[in-house]
Amino acid sequence: MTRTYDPEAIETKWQEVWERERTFVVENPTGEELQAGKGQESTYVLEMFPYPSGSAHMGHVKNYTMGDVIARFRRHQGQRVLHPMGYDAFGLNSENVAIQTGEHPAAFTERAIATINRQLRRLGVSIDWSRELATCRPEYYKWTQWLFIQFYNKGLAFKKEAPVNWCPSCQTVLANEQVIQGHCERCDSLVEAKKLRQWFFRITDYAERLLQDFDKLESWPERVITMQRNWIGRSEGANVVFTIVPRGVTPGSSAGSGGAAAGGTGAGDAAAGGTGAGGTGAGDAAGQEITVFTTRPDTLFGATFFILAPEHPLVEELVRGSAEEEEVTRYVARAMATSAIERASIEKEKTGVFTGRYAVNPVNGALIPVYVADYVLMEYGTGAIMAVPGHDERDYAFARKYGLPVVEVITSPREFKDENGELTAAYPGDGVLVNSGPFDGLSKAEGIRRVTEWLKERGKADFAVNYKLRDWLLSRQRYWGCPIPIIYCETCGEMPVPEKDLPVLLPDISDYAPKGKSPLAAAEHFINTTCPRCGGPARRDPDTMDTFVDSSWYYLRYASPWRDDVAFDRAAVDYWLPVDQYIGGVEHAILHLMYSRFFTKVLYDLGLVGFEEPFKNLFTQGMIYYKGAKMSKSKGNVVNPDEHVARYGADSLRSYIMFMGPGESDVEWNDQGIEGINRFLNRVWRLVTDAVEAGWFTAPEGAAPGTLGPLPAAESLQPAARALLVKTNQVIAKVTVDIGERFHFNTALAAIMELHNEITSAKAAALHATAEGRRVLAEAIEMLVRLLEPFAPHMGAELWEMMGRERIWDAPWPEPDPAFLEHETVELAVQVNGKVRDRLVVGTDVSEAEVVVAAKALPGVARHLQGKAVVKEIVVPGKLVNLVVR
RNA sequence: GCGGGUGUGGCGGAAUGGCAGACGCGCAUGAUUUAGGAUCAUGUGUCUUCGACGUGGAGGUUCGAGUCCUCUCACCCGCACCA
Repeated sequence: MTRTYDPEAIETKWQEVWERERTFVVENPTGEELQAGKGQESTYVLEMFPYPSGSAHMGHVKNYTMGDVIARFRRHQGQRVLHPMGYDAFGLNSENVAIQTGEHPAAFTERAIATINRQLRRLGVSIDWSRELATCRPEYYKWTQWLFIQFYNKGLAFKKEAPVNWCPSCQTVLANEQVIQGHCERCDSLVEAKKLRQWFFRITDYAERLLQDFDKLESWPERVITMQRNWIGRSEGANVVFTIVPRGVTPGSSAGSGGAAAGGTGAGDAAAGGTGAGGTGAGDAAGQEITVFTTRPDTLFGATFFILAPEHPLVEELVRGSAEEEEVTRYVARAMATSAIERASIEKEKTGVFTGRYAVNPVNGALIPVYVADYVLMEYGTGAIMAVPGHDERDYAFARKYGLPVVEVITSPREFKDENGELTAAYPGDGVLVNSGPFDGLSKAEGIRRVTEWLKERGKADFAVNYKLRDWLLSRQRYWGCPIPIIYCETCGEMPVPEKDLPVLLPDISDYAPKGKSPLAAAEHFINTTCPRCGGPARRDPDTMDTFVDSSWYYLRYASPWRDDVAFDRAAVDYWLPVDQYIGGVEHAILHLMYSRFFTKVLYDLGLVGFEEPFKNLFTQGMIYYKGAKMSKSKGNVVNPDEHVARYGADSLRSYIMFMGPGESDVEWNDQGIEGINRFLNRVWRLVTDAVEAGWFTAPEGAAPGTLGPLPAAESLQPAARALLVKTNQVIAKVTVDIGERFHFNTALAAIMELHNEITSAKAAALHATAEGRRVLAEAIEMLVRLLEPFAPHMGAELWEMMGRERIWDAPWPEPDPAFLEHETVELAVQVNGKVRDRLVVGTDVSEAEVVVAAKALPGVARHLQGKAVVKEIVVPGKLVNLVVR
């Protein structure tokens, strides 16, 4: 009867069973169930959905296996588990492939989806396939558009002209988050700056909550939180108003002593200079107030010059018609032409140019020269800074280069000064204010507060918080994405597409090659439409959405993907969400995860969901390397999962990937490793099939089929049987914690292997010679199969069936029996001065004093006690004894 | 530069402050087999082996440190002129 282990046969057998029985399809609770309080038992396990670029790779296998182990485990624990799957199916990759081959992106995408779907089923991942979705299908993106309109109506989606990141190769704009060190995150091309009118989501409005709500998360990797925190980049400080004096007024001239400038507008208004004329009629921006953001208002007395970013709108006006105009204009033009990456390179020497103009330092009325320099960024703060060379490294470098004064306004350590007391480097640290008039003697922190308050009373400053986070640029000039549901009417203007007209279908076009603007712009039949309000001629928005919009809400759609009247069923969302366990790669630490958090908060504010964080627990998996590098087609070091499934079976591949190392760490693929796991599964197979053949699983007289009858009482067991039961229960306890709490699947499997080894040894010692021994062996083997099943579900199902049982996937998770968690005796290490000198086997009920006496008598110990005095005795119960001698 | 992380046998990796190296791979020896890239058994950190030394390095705390503290080196990741 014993068959050889044939993974292919048993895996397809059980996959068909699961398919036929719809085993993993989970229903939403009915109203009555919710009434009855069944809402407590749900678990939502979600892995980041794949981008269908061809076929699944090892990273996917790891991701989905990890989720599957958890999902199966939670089901065993009696949870109603939502474990869905879908595809992040819009995007540039498919479009680029399509452009090359001429195949429609939809056709390519659907084929890739079919491939991944087949691979995942072949892996035996317990997905509720009835909830499958793809973001490129109209029934999905209809609701992406609907959500966009909700954002639009709230003023959270808006269009503005701004300098944007343009990828010349992808021929589209990119969000800030998609620019990696000045390069396109997708194709690595150097990103260019372009001024364009684009759609944005007002994520900056949520900066503070995105920071605050880290507190609402249960378990997220600290580094992901840190990365987001850094990305949001919150800084506290002040906005301070500087006033431009008329041309010709210089520190030497008698005119304009600063503080006289007409009452400032609210200093907290961070408007970058404004566009209106300064009001002095001269048209030279005289009297114009420019706000700067600074984290160091305490150093204002050390502000010896002022800098505008080259892109600053006021630059042109400041120099118009002046002697400096030509040079400044040339500098600005060159700065704009320089790539962001080059401008940002730290090695690059600071450059800048004097505008010939002066600004008033509001704390002391000093006139300080205004420069234009490209180390000041238009995107951050107000695009203008006060320069404090004494206490800012960059300003120091600039000041030394251009011979500008450096003033110490915070007492600085000797190492920062030469023998004359001159600063030789900027001192950014703590100290006491000096050279700061009435503020001398204050600490840094106090100085920040007092200087700001003093200026605030005079309308020249206010406390302010600044964020590095930019609004999310979401429009893309590409074809394969979700159309933006906006219509422009010649008479009525810009308006959203009425809900009844959704979705705005992505049209079929013949040429979707990017040409610097959206291919849809050329699709007349799509672009030309009629105004929903006046019926007159109107045009559609030609752009499509960033695919991160699609993926920012898919976890909600899974709750009720069949609904064609709403984006999601509120009751179902309330029941399932937030996601209990989210699993994916750390590469999404900022992009996808921050955008999803933002979406959830907006939906919360719109009253559409009842929670503010979508993912309670996040697990970021490590990558699988091969030959020392990340697998990639270009490096030719790809390990194909299909080959290993074909050769060893899905159970072996799954188990090996889980055994390779802790889930969160990067691990190296090893071809021999999977063979080892495969051998282990073969050993389990033989062990169980032999046991079944030997009749150990035959129900005893009078017991129900598929049962084994009660275990003998703990006290009556022979030592070997008892020892095996103790091991079994210890392993149950360990595996439960390792899967359920620690996500340490590698050590769970190691423990399962230990159990197997112990069973084999017991067998070799003829434990099965007695009926009691056979009963205990059967117990241990049964547990072995059940503990292994989340990793190797097909083998689990098959062996379970052989053992005369049904539906292992429904069986409750075993619980350790407290009567068998401890051995009757323990072996203690006996140390003398911390060195192990002998071992001592004692009963667990022996007192510490008795243990010490016995330990001292051990030959290996007594030798080291000769002629010495024991000064201390330490007993760690169950572990060791340490005798300290002198 | 700033922030975070990681360093343990030939390899992947285990170790609530308590016997370092679980488990697996690899390797060695033996058994079995016509044969095997199968299976089984035994062994496998290093050395000068009744002992000593060993978790990147140097200190420290402790009866006891891979684990905690200080300094340091190497590598990896993120951000990077963010005012």
